[in-house]
Order: sequence, then C-alpha cells, then structure tokens
Amino acid sequence: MVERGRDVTGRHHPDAPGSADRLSRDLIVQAAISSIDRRGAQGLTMRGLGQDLGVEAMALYRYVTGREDLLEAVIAKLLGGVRQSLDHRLTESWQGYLQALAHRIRAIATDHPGAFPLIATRHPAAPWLRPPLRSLELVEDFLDTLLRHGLTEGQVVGAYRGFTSFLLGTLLLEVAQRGAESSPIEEPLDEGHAQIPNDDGRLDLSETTTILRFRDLLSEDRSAEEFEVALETLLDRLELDLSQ
Amino acid sequence: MVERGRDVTGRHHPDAPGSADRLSRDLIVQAAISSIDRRGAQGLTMRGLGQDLGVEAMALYRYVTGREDLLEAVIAKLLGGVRQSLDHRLTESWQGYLQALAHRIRAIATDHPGAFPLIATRHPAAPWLRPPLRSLELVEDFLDTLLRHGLTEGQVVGAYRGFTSFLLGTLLLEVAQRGAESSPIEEPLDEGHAQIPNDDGRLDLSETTTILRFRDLLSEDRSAEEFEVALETLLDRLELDLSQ
DNA sequence: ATCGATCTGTTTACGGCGTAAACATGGGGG
DNA sequence: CCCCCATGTTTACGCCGTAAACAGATCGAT
Repeated sequence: MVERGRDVTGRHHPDAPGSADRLSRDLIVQAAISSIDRRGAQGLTMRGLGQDLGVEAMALYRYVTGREDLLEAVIAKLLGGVRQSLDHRLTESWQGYLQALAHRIRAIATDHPGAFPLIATRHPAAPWLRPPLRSLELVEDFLDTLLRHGLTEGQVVGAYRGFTSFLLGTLLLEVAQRGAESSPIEEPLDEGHAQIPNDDGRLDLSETTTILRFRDLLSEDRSAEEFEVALETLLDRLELDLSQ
Repeated sequence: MVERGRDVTGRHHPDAPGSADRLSRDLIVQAAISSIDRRGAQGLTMRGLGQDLGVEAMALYRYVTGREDLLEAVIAKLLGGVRQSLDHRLTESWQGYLQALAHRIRAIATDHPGAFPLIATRHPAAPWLRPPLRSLELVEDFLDTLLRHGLTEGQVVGAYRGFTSFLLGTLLLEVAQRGAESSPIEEPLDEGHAQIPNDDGRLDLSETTTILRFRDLLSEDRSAEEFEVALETLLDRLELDLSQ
C-alpha cells in the first residue's frame, strides 16, 4: 500500500511542533466535513476518511466511537460557531435576532449543501430539538432571547416552531435544487454500484405540457431573494400574532 | 435457514390460481413499504426484503434494477394514488384543491413516517420537481389546476414554491418529532452495529435552564392543529398576493 | 408427446462497508 | 534503563449490493 501522508513534506520528525502530524478529534471532524462537501454524506466512509488523513480507518476509533458519533460531531461543529457569531449584534430586537440567525443557518446550508440534509433530517435527540436547530445552546439562546424581548411562553414556542419549519423547508429545497441543477444525472456515488434506475433514464415529459411550459420558470434559482421574502413574511406574521 | 413463506398457508402447488405465490414488481414494492414502515428506510435491505417475501435477494432483481430503483418505485407508489383521490372533489376553488392536496400528502407522511424522509430528501430528478411533490403527474396537475382557476404564471410558481416549502418543513418536522418521542434512545437499527454515540448517552440539560422550563411545552404534539393553522396562513398569504 | 426457448428463482462470488479485538511500536516518566 | 501507555495497524467477522452462471419449471410450436 502506498504511503499517503497528509502532506507531501510531512516527515516523521518528532519535532515540528505545531504540525498537524498527529490525529485529533477536531482534525478528523474537519476532514469529515471536507469529505462530505466533496462526496456527500453517503460518500463519507471510515476507510476513505482514514485515507484522506493518511491513516488506517481503525485509527479514527481512538477519537470517535463510530460513524454515528462522527456525523453527530460534524453537525455540532457546523452549528458550533453560530451562537458566538450572533452575540451583541443586531439582536437589539427579536426580529433582528431571528434575521441574523436565519442568515447564519442559511450560510451553513449553502456552504455545505452535502451536510445540510444531515442537520435537517437526522433523528433529533429530543422532541424539543427541532432541526435545523440541532444544538442545545442554540435553542437555549433562541428561547432566552425571545423571552428577554418580552414574548410570552406561548409566543416563544410559536415562533420556535414557525421559524424551524420555515428554515427546514426553504433551505432543504434550496440545497436540493442546487444539487439537482449541478448534477442532472443520478448522482454517480450511490451506495453499491447500481446502474440507471429504471427503464426511463430520462424523465418523459411528453404528456406534461404544462410542466414543459413552466420548465424554465421553475428552473430559475431565485433562492436568495425568495429566502428574504419568506423570512420577512414570517416575521410579519409573528409580529401580528404578538400584537393581538 | 428456516423456510419463511409469505404466508403460513403458502404451499408450493403449481395450481392455487389467484394466490400471491408469484413475485411481481408491485408485490415487491408493497413489501418494501411495509418493511420501511417497520424498520425505516435505512433498514430496508435487499436480502431482508427477499426473506420477507420468502425468496432469495437476487430474485428481486428480475423486477427491479437495484435498490435505488426500488426506493424510487416506493416513492412513486406512495404518491401514485394522490391525484386520483383528488379528482372532482373540493377542487371547485384552488384553495380547496390545495387544502385537499396538502391533507393527502400529510396522510402519506403520518401513515409512513419512515418513508417520508425518502420522499422529502432524495435527490430530485429535476429542478422543477420539488419535494415532497416528487411526481410528474402531480406537479402537472398542480400547475394545470391553478392556471385553470385564473392565476397568472408568476402566481402559480409562487404558490408552487410556497406550498412545497410549507409541506416539506412542517411534515418533516412532524414525522421527526413523532419518531423522537416514540424512541428517545438512539434508534437501534443503525447501519453497522455501533454503540452509544458519545461520552454523553443522555443529553446534559444542566446548563440549559430555559429549555428545561420549556421542556414539556415543546414536547407537546399539536401537529394536527398546527398544520391546519399554517396551511390556512399560507392560503391567506396566497390570496393576498393574488388580490394585489 | 417432444423439444427448445423463455421466464423465474438460486447459487456462488466479489468488493466494500463498519467495527471488535489483538497486536505492534515508539516516546516519556519512574 | 525499562516498562507502560498512547497511538496507530492488522486481522477478521458479518453485513451489504449486485454481477454472473446456473437450474428448473412452463409453454408454444411442432
């Protein structure tokens, strides 16, 4: 088996102090994110990840209890910086807070389209952890902030439910659409090595004249503007609920 | 290996005319849905499915080109009856049409919580097929119906985007929540056979006082009512867009 | 009735996966 | 100096999807 160090210059000197020559949980998680960005979540493999890091797969198990744990760590890392980046910003109003939070989550989704379905659809650890806000501290901050701005408990949970539902729907569709237009063929990195799905490799549009008419219109990607509009609508609705 | 026929009475006589003794694509898809309902989509295995049907795994490949094709067929079957069940009903208004469609899709989600994430998150075949409306004829019908009721093209695509986003967000969260409350432990049927994810098998709520306060409130499952309210809100918004 | 073709399901096999367990090894504190 | 522990490797097991060769039943044409 060919040597595959993590970089070409990577000697084996015990010195080279800050060098990333040693494995660590954080390094592994980082590499996992990078792998997911390149090959999707399904394409993340313990063996492959080990290879990326110049190490046998089993070495990873010193830092991670298994693939599940790794995926959970990926989610945690992606969501980790969010709260920090929100502190003391436009959070003078709860509207500003929700705006900033929504944009940060959307940034995660667009930066890591392969990872977002993970955040969105993995089994939540508890009923009160609603994707894509799969982080205790994030949810805690969310509830705290809205309470601090004078919303009642009922209004807070209403906002929480509406906000998560909005994020989940729009962002999942956005990353799906981006994926679809970038790779119109069935993604080649399926599990196993199957071939074209069925008798019709290409969709048959001969009977769907209306879809044909709307084809270009539907294929347009106005995700950014739509996100803003939908977010504004949501905030308006919440304000309305609040005032009555 | 013990014989596992598809039913206790299933002999091997060449007669017994109408008996489901023979494999068929539809029978396989049906069994796949049942398996997904019981063990989730990840738990669906060609070998296991064969066993359910009293047959070797490879027998399935006469009717299905592979696992991917089977999953796509599952989606198609679940979405298949929808359009039929909508014809000539409350579709005198486009609002009634959207209401009926939304409820039918929600019924699919609640009847097959393990299958819905499939419908929701599998790579769409085209940018104009937005989950969970992953069916050509359904989308065609959607566009046609709204056009027939006098909406402009722009209004139709706006409604399409808003409607799909709404369904995706609310229903995905609903099935996730149901799954979470029914099995608070990490689902036991992971791939492989890993053990408890990390150092904390149970979430540590010691620092999240607000979440603790909201715990019961957030765990309440008001999905049905919330769905109705959100759907009504969406329709109101669409009507507003229409009138101006 | 016979015979081939065709249709259906089985057997066998391959490569890849996650991961348990035993093993190697090298650097640091007694 | 030596042992021990942390780190990474080897080996192995049981799963998975599926390609390919095979076997047997069924059935139409003769």
